[in-house]
Amino acid sequence: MSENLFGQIRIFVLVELTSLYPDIPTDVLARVEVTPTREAAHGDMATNAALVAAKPTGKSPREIAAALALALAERPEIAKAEQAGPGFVNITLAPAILLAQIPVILQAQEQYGSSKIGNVRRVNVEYVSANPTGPLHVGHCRGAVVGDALANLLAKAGFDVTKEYYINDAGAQVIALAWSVYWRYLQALGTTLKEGEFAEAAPTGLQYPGDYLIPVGAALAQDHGAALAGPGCSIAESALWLNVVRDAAIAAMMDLVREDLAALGVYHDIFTSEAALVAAGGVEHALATLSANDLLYEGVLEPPKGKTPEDWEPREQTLFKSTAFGDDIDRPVKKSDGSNTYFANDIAYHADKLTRGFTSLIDVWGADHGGYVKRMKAAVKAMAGARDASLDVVLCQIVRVMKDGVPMKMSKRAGTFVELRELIDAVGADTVRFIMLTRKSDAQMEFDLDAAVAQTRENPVFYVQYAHARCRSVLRAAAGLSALPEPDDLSSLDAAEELALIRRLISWPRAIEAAAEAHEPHRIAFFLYDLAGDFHALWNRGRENAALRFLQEERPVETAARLALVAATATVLRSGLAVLGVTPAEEMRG
RNA sequence: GCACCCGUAGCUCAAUUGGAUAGAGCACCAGACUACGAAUCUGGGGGCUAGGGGUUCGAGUCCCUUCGGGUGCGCCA
Repeated sequence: MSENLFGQIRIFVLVELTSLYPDIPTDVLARVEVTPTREAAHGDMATNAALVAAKPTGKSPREIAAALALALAERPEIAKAEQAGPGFVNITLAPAILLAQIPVILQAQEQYGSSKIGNVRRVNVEYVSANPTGPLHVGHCRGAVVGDALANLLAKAGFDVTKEYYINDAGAQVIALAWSVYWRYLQALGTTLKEGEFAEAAPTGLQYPGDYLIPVGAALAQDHGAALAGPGCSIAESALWLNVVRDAAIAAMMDLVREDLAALGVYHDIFTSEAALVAAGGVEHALATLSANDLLYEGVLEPPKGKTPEDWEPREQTLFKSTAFGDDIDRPVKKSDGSNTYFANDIAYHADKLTRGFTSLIDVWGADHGGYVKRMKAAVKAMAGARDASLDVVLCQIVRVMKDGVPMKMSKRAGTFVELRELIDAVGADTVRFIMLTRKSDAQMEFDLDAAVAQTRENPVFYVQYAHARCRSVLRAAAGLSALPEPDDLSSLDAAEELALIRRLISWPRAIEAAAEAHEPHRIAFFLYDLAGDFHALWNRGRENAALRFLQEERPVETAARLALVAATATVLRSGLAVLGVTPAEEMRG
């Protein structure tokens, strides 16, 4: 039997269906599904085959379902098949088929659930990509976790995944950063300038006043002495120092970012520099490609209706014909002074990813960039040309951190923002990661600090960790029993709770595939929560009745079977936690 | 004005990509404990899925529309 039982049974369904009705078109057959049932009373699996086949065959769904059920029931792997509802066929597997999956899981270990649907297709997942102007703050956290888990998920589904970080080190913000670092440098030298005077004199002002730049300025003073300063520690011509200070600042900030990501367990395969891309002529190359395809023109944009900026005046700019690829208006690639827009750089960057051989691009962005999705997709289509390549953007809505029932204020001004590091230190990386994945990414969420540290069921991390710890506890205790037989005979596993747990376990490969196709890693968190619930329910049988506990010294065959189920549960829990990047707990003690 | 996201139990959120009687947790009510086999469990109440129309065997899910919330809309990245 295949590792994925649903796929196997689906083949049976298709064979019997086409045998009964040979003329069903293949596009209809493609819509035939075999899915887990919501209720145990509906058996192990259900198929919609009769419903989708009704129209092409001209028969009623119930009639087809009845015939299909009859045919399927002949299969030795299927214990029962019956027509139900409007035309479903509910399938109950032969117990041996269900139980046979337990050794499959134990053999595969954490590889269980790994899929080949990705077909080694090269996927690039770009996430975080925060401006290198300071430590990560909580606003970056969700994207970091979602992107990382999504990349893990796709890898498990058989894609060839690269995790990428785009360093925005070419724009005005890093110039402002350089000026802010320069202030710390002058301070380290003992300048008599007041902060207000410096902010007045700097063309960018003092945009990043946080303390975290002090050591960067000090290091520059250490390395360069007063060579970057004017007479008497005054502000020197920027030509003298700006590049040096900017490069040092970016390097220092990226070190900070990497430390923060490491604390969260996030590791990128590659960091790509915007500045390097620009310096290599990537933008000119990309624009030339667009121009060669007649996708650029000089034009004047209309002001947004109902909200015309006060200083609006019509200006001619170079525009990309993104409307040819589904965008609402054409988008500028050059500012009116002729310099490139950020969008132009981003086009070049995505083209670069395509050039590097990725056919599937995924960007994880904050929701405030939602208005940017259409144009970027349009640009990727345009740059891909005849190549089969696509971009999907996963938007992450904002997270409100709640404390004592009220949202915590977060402000980047004056360096008072809540840093990611503080959140990790407060609740732990595992908890941050898991909770960030308990919501669909495009829905706003509240991160309840009180619930996150709670050791109760309302904390989903705890609940799942506890299930794994309980599994491990039983397996440890089993080591103290006298020798048990090999778990060859699993037929004693027939309680409703045991079968429910097994059903959940065998749906793990399917859960991986569905979540990967939808680019929705949060589904894995919910799967694990449900799986933990199934296991806790089984565990609870033993509280009322000691004969139902896992370890029964006098009944070694049953005990061995139960232990196999416990070990399989622990395996799938670990397999899922690995996708989320959460550590499985061996025990829950302090 | 336009685009995108969202609207599900009192609260925070799910719903196997269009499937069967819309589910969990918290809170509330009624029960069970000297703690890693009670950091938990059992039972109960609670819903016109924001409103209206449409598509079809079938809609929380897809289309249209109204209302309400969020994010954006040339020289920030």
